[in-house]
Amino acid sequence: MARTTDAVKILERVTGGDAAMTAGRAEAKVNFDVAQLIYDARAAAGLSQSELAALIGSKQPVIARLEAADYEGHSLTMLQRIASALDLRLELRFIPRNGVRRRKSRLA
Amino acid sequence: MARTTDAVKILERVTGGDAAMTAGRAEAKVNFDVAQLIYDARAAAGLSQSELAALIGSKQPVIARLEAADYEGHSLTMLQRIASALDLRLELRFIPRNGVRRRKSRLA
DNA sequence: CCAACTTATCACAATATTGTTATACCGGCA
DNA sequence: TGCCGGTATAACAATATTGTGATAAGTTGG
Repeated sequence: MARTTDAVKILERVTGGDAAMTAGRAEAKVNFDVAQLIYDARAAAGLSQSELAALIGSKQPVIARLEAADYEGHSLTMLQRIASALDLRLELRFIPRNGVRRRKSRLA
Repeated sequence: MARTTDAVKILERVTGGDAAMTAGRAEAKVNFDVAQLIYDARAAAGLSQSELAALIGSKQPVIARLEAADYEGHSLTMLQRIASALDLRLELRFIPRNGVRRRKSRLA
């Protein structure tokens, strides 16, 4: 058998055994969030899609695509271009998933 | 003259007139941060580049590229793949830049 | 020294994202 | 109605990112 590149085994070792199923869903949600993130930033700046496009050296249809909730092609470079144009800073973080309770959670 | 797609004028209107210069630098720093973000996450999970690559269905050289501080090709899809594999959640935010003080900042 | 493991780098094919133009749809307004 | 601004969609070219295999260098342990 493969020595260290057996994905299933590694997954179990790292996550406890059920991370594989969460993969697909998370991506869909992030795409949706990103679309809204862009829309909100543009709206807050009071810009039209054409204006924002001009700011980042692009065209209006590109912004329309980015703001479509089902668009899956988001890239970091595009997000950075938008952030820079709007004088914002793009912040990225990996945060623990729910379900990995640390210590006791005092529910009641 | 162009009606609404004059980038310079829009920039001045949105940012106050000096955002164009901050664009390039911010991107370089974000790339560096992302490289470290990936490295930290992988190290925290106790995985080798080969193991992480296997988890996301890729190969070791790809991870090496992503962790190189001067790599500029980071994509959201890749970050999401890594986050999912490590059972983490990718969080994205646009935050105001320093220098855009709102109201009075009570310094002293 | 040798073997195994990890990481780094190169080159090129394969795929994904962006660029660009054209056009359609909608709502507001004269 | 007709015009205008704003947004959405389509199609294809151009560019960027990933996939893949080969290989080198550094490290650790025998």
